[in-house]
Amino acid sequence: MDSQDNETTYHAGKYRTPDGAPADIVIFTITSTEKQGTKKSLPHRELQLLLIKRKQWPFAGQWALPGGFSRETETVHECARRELLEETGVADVHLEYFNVYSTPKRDPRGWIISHAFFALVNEKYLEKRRAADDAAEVRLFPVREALSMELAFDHRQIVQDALRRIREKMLTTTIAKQFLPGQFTIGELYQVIQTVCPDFEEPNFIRKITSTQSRKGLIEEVKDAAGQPLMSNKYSQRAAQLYCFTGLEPQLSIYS
Amino acid sequence: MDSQDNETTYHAGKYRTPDGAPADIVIFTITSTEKQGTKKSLPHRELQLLLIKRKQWPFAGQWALPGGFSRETETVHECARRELLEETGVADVHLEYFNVYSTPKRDPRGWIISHAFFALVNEKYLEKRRAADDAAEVRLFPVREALSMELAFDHRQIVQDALRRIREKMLTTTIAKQFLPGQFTIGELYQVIQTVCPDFEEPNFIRKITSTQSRKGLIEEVKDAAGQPLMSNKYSQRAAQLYCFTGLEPQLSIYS
DNA sequence: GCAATAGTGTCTCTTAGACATTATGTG
DNA sequence: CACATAATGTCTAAGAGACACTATTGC
Repeated sequence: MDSQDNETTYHAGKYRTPDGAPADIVIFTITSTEKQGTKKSLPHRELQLLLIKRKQWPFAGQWALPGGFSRETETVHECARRELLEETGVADVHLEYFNVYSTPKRDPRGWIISHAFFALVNEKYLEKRRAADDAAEVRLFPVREALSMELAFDHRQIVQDALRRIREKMLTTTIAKQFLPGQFTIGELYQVIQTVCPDFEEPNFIRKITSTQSRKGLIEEVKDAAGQPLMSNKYSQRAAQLYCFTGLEPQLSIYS
Repeated sequence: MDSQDNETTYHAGKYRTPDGAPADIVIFTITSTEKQGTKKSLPHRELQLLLIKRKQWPFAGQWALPGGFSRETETVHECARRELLEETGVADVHLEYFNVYSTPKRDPRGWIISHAFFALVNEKYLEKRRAADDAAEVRLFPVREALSMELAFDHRQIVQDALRRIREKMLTTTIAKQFLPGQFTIGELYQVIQTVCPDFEEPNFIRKITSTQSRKGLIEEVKDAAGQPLMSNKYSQRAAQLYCFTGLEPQLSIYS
């Protein structure tokens, strides 16, 4: 041990250093399209993700995740937030880090370690952007379609990992609220969960979520100023009770 | 868009690049020490983590997480695996990535983005190493004590985040097995969970884990060659049934 | 026979899960 | 009055949660 080591004897340049630390963002949204027919009905929902067509080498012309290099003056999280704002024009959305990708030679430009985030964006924020699309260089793709495409870099793997992660979080946290309006019907909530997790099925869903003691408090009925239950008949003839999330985040356990 | 961009016109050196991408590892273990007294009893267990005393600038003389810079020829995960082997001499342990730390100026040596892992090491693997300690430059600290110390860099924050993460995973996955022998008693399992999650309490633990249908299959009774239940009286006069994990990883949901 | 852990009996109230049924109101 | 969604009724079997109780055996 050389206790005389200090700032003046430290040589930072001894080793090879990375050529960049970008943030890449898997931006998810759920689109809803009205079903054909005159009767009121729930819309068709689909999980989509936003891709951009690369303009430069490498992978020019191929679809890729939005992202960009982080700077010395910001965290990678701030970088992702900045890129998200540039790509979608939205600031206040759920943005979460989930993994690092550092396989050697994953990027032909050099030693580039990518930090992957996912964002959950309500479709209402993306509507303005849609109109401003510059010749389809930015587009939403249904998740299944995106996974069947040949994406730039290792972005297919990143998308797959992100999808696995949000499927897990959809069932264990309240991220469903990111895809819903502040007030929603049980039917909408159920549909959003199923859109992300196709295997989810719960015949007595409404009872579990509203009257089971262990889950009580997760969502609550919305009432108007007079204390009367607020209803909506947007999707059905019979009006449905509106609910909102309470902010409670349940702790799960396999042992109890 | 300049479609003529290609490898020959790409200039990697235009921007400032990071000065390093290390992996830091929060190595957890649970020590068990025999209680005083002649009667057979469960040991006292304590969650500990391994720290090293820094020899060089910066933070020379202060305790820090083990770790080291990753190389261009390896992933950060491989780097962490390598460092773990160097520090503890063990290879086959649970090692998991959990976060990135990139706050500007977090490291006085420059722009250094750290990748944080946690490792769960059974104390039996650390026993050899303990003897080989070179003048207490490597030591186990009880988690509470480590969190009250002034650690190098932002390592206190990293430890806190790691602790929160393993507490969550202790209750939602079967990582408890990392701290247990292949065959264990219900009492041991219960104690390991409580050592990591002090708030965990489950009066009817044995019944839930062995006879509740929804949890059946998580662990199973160990039987000998003749099909007789294998028991252990290591901790008690009355022999206890030995169990092992089955490999099943339950999927939890707040909606069902 | 005490200490320390292992494990069972028993009781009440709640929940799970399955299915059938009723409610609503517009086209 | 058909349709699509919303919500309730009803039943059985299973589980939660509490607490008292028995079991084992080295010391």
